Amino acid sequence: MGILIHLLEKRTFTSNYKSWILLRCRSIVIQIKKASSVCLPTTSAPECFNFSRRVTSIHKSVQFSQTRHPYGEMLANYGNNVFSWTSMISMNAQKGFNDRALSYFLQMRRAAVEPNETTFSVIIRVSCELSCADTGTSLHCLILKKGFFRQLFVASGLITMYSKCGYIEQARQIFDEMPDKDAVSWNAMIAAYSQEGLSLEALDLFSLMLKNGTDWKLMVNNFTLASSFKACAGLGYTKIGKSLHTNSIKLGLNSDIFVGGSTIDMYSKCGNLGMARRVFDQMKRRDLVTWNTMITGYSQNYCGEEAIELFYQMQLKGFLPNETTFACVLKASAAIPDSAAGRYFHAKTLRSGNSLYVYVGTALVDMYSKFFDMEDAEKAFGETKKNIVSFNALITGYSLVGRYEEALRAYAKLRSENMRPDRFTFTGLFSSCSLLAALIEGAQVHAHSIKFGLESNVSVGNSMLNFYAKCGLIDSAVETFESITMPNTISWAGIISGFAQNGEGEKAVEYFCKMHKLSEKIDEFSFSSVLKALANWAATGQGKQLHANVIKTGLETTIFVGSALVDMYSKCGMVEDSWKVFSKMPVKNVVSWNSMIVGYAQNGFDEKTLLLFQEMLDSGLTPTCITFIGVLFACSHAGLVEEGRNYYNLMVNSYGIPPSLEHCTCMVDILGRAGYLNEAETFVIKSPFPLEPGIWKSLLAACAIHKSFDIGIRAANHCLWLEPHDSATYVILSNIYASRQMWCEVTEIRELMKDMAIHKEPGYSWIDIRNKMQVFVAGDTSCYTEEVAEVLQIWLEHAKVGCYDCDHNIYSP
DNA sequence: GTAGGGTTAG
Repeated sequence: MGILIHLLEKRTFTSNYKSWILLRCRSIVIQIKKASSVCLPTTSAPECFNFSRRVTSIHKSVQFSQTRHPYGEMLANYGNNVFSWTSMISMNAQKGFNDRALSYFLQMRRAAVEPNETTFSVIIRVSCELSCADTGTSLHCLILKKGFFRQLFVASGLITMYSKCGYIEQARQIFDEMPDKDAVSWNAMIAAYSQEGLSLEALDLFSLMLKNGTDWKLMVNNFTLASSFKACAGLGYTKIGKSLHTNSIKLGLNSDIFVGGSTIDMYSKCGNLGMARRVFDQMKRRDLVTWNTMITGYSQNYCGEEAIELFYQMQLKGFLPNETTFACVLKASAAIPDSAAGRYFHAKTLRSGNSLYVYVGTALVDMYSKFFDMEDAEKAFGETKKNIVSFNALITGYSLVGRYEEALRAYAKLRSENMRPDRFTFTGLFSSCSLLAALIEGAQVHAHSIKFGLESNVSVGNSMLNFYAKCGLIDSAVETFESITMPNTISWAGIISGFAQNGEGEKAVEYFCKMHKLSEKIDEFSFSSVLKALANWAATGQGKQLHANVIKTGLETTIFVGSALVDMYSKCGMVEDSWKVFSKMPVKNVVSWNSMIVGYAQNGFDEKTLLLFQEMLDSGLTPTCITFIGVLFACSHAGLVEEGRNYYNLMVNSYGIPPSLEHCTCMVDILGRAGYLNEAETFVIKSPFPLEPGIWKSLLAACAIHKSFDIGIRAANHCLWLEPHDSATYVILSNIYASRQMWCEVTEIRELMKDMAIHKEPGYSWIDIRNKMQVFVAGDTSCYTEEVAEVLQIWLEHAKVGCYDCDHNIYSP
């Protein structure tokens, strides 16, 4: 160690360099000490490089002396000539034999041949390819010592080497301390930033380059543009991207294949698929990466069909898809979502021998999770290499179905393999705990997020906030919100909906106003997300206040906000207000129509629902699956059997919409309530959902109404088999037996319920007093404060027996 | 006979 310090003191290094290189050397020393067979060097300065030579030989197990090399013979001919050594090293490096290239370099040093700047240039790239920072640092020492640092080729090589090894700050330091810079050194540094995802830094440096350079036209070239486009893509900066595009055309650099590819990527990452496709179509020459970039553009923008179409076109043009292409089309299949296409591409991936790449494996895990097929997702995970991203894909998959125990088990596994979790890991873990409100587990995830310094990250924070709100710990949610370093619109929507969920309407509005003050302009998106939050929790008072704010901003009649208002009012039972907003909207899309149709249906306005549906068809719009949920719901409510059958057939046959569980349950309800119990039972069995408890419950309810014994027993058996802990089934079944005076069976069911500890779920009611929810359970008087008693008294005076008044905020679920 | 910088995929 003393020798190293001595070596460093002797040179004219800046102090920062010294301490950093010292640190790196120290790690080399520690590694050497760990490998007990190696002794520490003892004497002169050149030994510095010997450190890393030993380390490298340990790490890479290069057995140079025992291997015969094809170029080995040449050594005898060229002897101690630096050129012959250098070309030997270079030739091996070019063929990808990086270990061997390094061995030749070490041999050359041993033979006391002095390297020149070309040798360093080549060997830096070798250490970069091996991504061996220790070798690189030792080379850096040697370069400083031998005085080659001022050479442009050498210094730019070091910039790239450090950034590829993950030491971006060291790369910048070299860049800053370079006495002379040329286009390549600038480009190397800009590329280093954009490749590391430090897009802002990349663009800053780009503008510095424009200011600093004597003539920027001499400095900016196709390399600069490619990196800058990548930075714009990372930030979603359309404006800068567009101006770069214009300039690339002016400079005549747009025909470069890298510039073209990065332009396409920039436009598609900014969401402008039209421009991306135009650039793609206008390119004179395309390579595999160009095609992959365009396919990716489509699949990232949820245009799965177009992505797959391009995949076939690419092959018609004679391009052979590679692993990247397969990762893209798998993602496209997940985005549609089309599980048949996904499985087909999986098979193609296997056949083409591309299934072993970790990117492809992760795409498979992700795809199967999105199909809710965790069995195949786990299988794909088991067959792929493990890294943090593949683990994240698995964890996120579990979170989609709320399987937090498995998610946590995967987390424990990745920790046991010494992997470092990132923001995606924690986002997945929190949302896996949210669905079933797994409080203790989520709190542990919180602790771990602090351990890894990710608790104030905005995406981690948002999912943590959502988790606490779901668990009813609104104070913790607020704390989380406050600790997010840079809250975004989603963060605000999250905390506002958290308040709404927990019956704190006043707070929800307070935070909405806060958000209003902080950001200069509230956009459509934030309004509609807040309205949605309030709608789901039937917070009418707050919704009205928000509506007033919306009118002030003039956003009331826009599609998103208008539809959200329609939805909010109808969910709060104020369907006339929904209609007022709906009829005022100058432009409506299918979402707006759906909101109104479903709103009418859910509030019992069956005739209006069906009339509005006809109006929608007349206006030329194509109904969606949501539209038919409203229509069928109205039919079931109104007892319109024939109409229900017709609408169902219209949906499936004329519009090609596959029936969902909701549609089928509605149909069972329509048939069952009208007494067509045999038809209803057949419908359930033939439907795509014979294993869903909900659809059988619907049939069971109908059997209870019509006192249908045989079908009722069969339906109840299905319900018990699929959901053995649901108290409602036991109660209905016991009623069915009771209606036939089968008292033994009734007693048996009651006993069974006792044995299985199944209790009848109590009914809850709640009222809204000055924007605070007060929940009641039958028989519980602990919540009767004076204020509550007063409100209840007022309400009782106005209410008729057995009729709940929805317009005055009194609900009974 | 030898040398530095760029685009796509989870």
